[in-house]
Amino acid sequence: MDEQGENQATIAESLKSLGLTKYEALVYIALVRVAGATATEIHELSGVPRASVYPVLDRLIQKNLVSVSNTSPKHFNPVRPDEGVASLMKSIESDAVSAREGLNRIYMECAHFERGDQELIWSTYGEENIRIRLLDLISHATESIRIFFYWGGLRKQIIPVLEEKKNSVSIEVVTDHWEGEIPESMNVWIKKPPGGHDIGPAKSLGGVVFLVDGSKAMVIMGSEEEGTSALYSEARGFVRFFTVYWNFFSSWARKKA
Amino acid sequence: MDEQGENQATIAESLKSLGLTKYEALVYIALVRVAGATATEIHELSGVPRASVYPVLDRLIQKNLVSVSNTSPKHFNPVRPDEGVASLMKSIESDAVSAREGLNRIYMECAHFERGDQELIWSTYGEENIRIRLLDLISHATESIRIFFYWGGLRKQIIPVLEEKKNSVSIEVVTDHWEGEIPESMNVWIKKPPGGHDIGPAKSLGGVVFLVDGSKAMVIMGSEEEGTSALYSEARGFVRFFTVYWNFFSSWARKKA
DNA sequence: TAAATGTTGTTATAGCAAAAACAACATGAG
DNA sequence: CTCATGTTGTTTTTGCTATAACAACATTTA
Repeated sequence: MDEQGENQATIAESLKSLGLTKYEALVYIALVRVAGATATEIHELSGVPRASVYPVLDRLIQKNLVSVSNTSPKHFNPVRPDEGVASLMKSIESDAVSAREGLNRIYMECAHFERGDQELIWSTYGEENIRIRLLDLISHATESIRIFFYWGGLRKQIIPVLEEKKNSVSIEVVTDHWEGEIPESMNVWIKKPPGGHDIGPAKSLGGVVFLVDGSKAMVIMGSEEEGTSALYSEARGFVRFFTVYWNFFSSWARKKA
Repeated sequence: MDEQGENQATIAESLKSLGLTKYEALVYIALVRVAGATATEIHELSGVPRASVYPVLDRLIQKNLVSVSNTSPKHFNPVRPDEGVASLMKSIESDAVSAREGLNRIYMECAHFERGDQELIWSTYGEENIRIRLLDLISHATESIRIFFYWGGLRKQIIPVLEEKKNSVSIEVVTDHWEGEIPESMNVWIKKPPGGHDIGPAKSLGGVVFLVDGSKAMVIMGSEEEGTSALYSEARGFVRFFTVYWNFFSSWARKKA
C-alpha cells in the first residue's frame, strides 16, 4: 500500500496536468483498480468523501473516462486507461494546434517592429530551459557555429544536433575533450585548460560560449548557489566582445595543439 | 480589435488547457504581439493589473516561455510560439505517458476479479463519447461484427474502421443505404425500413445495434430531448436479446432483398 | 540644487471562483 | 423498519485574480 500509494500519487499528479482535478484523478485511479465499483466502494478506495464522489463521477462521465450501469446501486466502470489517456490527450493536442496557429498568426503579423530589441541582452534561467533555447539556436544556424565549451553539462545533448548541421554550416569547437569520433566536416580543437588558472577546474562551468552566424551569441554561466543561467544577445557590442574572446582562445587552442 | 479580441480569447482558452492560467495566457499573448515589451506595456496590452504582471512573468520564465533583459526597466521577450507550445506539450506528453503506464500497470495487475461485472449494462452519454467507445469496440473485434444500422449520425466515422477489419473478422451489416462501393469481404444488406411502421422514419434514430464476437452488444438510442445515449453489455441476457433482434431483422432484410 | 512628479519593481491584502470537505435529508431495497 | 444509497445544500480551503500602498530610482521643473 506504501509503494502503491507512492505510485498512485505520481499518477494522480500526471493526470492533473492532463486537466483532471485531484478528486477526478483519485476516483479514476480507484476505478481502474477495481472496475465496476459502486460509489461507496470508490469512496473507500480513493479516500474521496462519499458525497463528493457523485459530482466527480459525473464529470468523469462527461469526459468519457467512466460509464455507469443501470442497476441500483449504480456501478461504475473506467474506460481502459490507454483509451482514456489518449482521449484526454486528443483534446489537449487539438488545443495546442489551435494555440500554436493563433499565436503564429499574431507573431507573423506583428513582424517585430525592430524597436531596438536586438540591442538587448536576454537572460534565461535553469539548465533545462537553457538547453531548449540553445538547441533551438544552433538548429537555426545558417552559416557558422563557433563553440567554446568547457563544461560537461550539455555535451551529450548538443553533439547530435551538431552532427545534423555539420554539412550545412561551418562548425568550430574548442573544448577539453570529445567522446567518440570527430566528424570530418567539423573543426574541433581539444585542449585542456591550464590547471588552476583563470578558467578553473573543468568540473565547474569554466565557460560556454556559442557564436552563431557571427551575429548571435549565447553564454552560459552557472554559480553553485543561484543555479545555471545564460545570456543571449544579438547586440553588436555583446557579439563583438565574445568574438574577441573566441578568437583569443581559439588561437590559443590551435597553437599548442 | 474586436476580431483580434475574439481570436485572442480563443487562444487564451487553448493555452489554459495547456496548463497556463488566464493571466499567464494573456501576458504571453501580449508578448507575442509586441516582443520585448516592458512590464507596464504588457499590463496595458493584456489588461492584466500591473502588479500581477510580475509574478505572472516569473511563472512564464520558469516555464521557459519568456526571457528577460538585463536592462532597467526590464524588457521581456517571448519564446517563439511554436517552440513555446511544443515545450508545453512535451511536458504534458511525458505526463501522459507516465500516467498511461502507471494506470496500465494497475489495470493489468488487478486483472478484473470478474465479480459479475460482465452481467451489468453500462451507459454512455453524448454522441462524441459514444463514437469513441463504439470505434474502440469494433476495432477490438476478433471474430465477428454484426451491425443493424438505421441512423445517419455515425455512418461516416464507422465505415473506415470497418474497412480495416473486413479481412480479419466477419462483418454483416443491415442498413438503409450505403455510400460508395461495398467491399467484397463484407456482407451488407440494404433495405429501406417499412415507412411509418415500427422503425419509424429514417431521420430519427430508428435503431443502431452492434453485436461483436457474439458476446458484446452496444445499442445506441437517442431522444431529441435528452440527447443521445448508448447501452453496452456483455451480459448473457442482453446479448441474447439483441442477437434475436438481429436475427429477425437480418432475415427480413435478406428475404426481400 | 531641491522639490515635484512619474515610473518601476515589490509587498500586502482583499475578493472571487472552483474544488474539497462536511452535514443533513430523501429514497428505496431488503 | 433499517441501512446503505443518492441527492442537496453549506462551509472551508485553495489558488488565482485584483487593488492598494510603498520604497527605490529616474525625470522634470522651479
